[in-house]
Amino acid sequence: MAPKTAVYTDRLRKAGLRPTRQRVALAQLLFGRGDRHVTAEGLHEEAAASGVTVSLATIYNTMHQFTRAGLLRDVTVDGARTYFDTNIGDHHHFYCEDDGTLMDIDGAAIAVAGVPTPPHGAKVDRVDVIVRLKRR
Amino acid sequence: MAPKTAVYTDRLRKAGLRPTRQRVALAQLLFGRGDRHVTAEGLHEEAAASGVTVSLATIYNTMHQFTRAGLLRDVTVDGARTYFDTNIGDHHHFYCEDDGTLMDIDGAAIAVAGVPTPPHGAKVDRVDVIVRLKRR
DNA sequence: ATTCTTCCTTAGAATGATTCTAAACTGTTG
DNA sequence: CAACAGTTTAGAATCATTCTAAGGAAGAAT
Repeated sequence: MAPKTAVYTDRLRKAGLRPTRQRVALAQLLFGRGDRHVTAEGLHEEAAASGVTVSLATIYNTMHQFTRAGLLRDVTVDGARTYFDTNIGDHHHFYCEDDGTLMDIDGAAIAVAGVPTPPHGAKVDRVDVIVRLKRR
Repeated sequence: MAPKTAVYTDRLRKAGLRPTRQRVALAQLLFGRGDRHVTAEGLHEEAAASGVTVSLATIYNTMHQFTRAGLLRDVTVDGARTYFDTNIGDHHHFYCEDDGTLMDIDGAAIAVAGVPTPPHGAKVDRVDVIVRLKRR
């Protein structure tokens, strides 16, 4: 059966991104199997494992472009590495400091009340809630 | 008038840290003037400006020790650099992505409801709310 | 199809924050 | 004040990420 690259080719075009071999392959890896949290290095290894040749520089370029295009979201919890999240819906995160695990928390579950008015000239871009976990 | 280094010497001792010349000087810089958000590089420059000789390695060591001792708190919002916050009370942050500015939001102002039960074996260490701002 | 133009990819160097190393130093205790 | 454990430090080392310059590929025009 044919690989459904058409789906991704399409999604990329709609996002204003030229559907190159690399981008389609990465889109397939990223979006082909549900919500995921991925690092650049991680995706690079995955690509290699599935026989796709992509340089690390391209991984970074692509992830940022996807993020800018709204296909991906970056999650900053650690400082050391940047995580990218394929779940672009309203949600928050559990972060386990001990092993670096990230888990989604549905946006509907958590309510944040009382966010003050931002300083004038600025508007709220988004509100991130990070629930930091420790081993008991 | 005499510099009140005794206050800091004391605070360090109580935290189980030997009050060395460098630590006292840094504590003075950090805690001497209200709540602040500082980077390692920033504190290093400040120290140099006020005539204190401290290596960058010591700045990092000290900030981490202070953090472990509960005198300081680290704030991860950016990925590129780590901010340290002298406000260790219950609070959250505004973060302006355009210029890297951090501002405190009093903990009493914001209410977070509905945090799910953590996966078993883990407990909630703390909940961070980051309100990301963009220029309007 | 071929050409042209523009956008992409890439290897490798460069950057920048942070950490490590090993040696010299200093606070504390006896 | 001697001795030890804890500290500081310069400089090298690491690591994720970005930059650079050059060759390659997609889309439009011919």
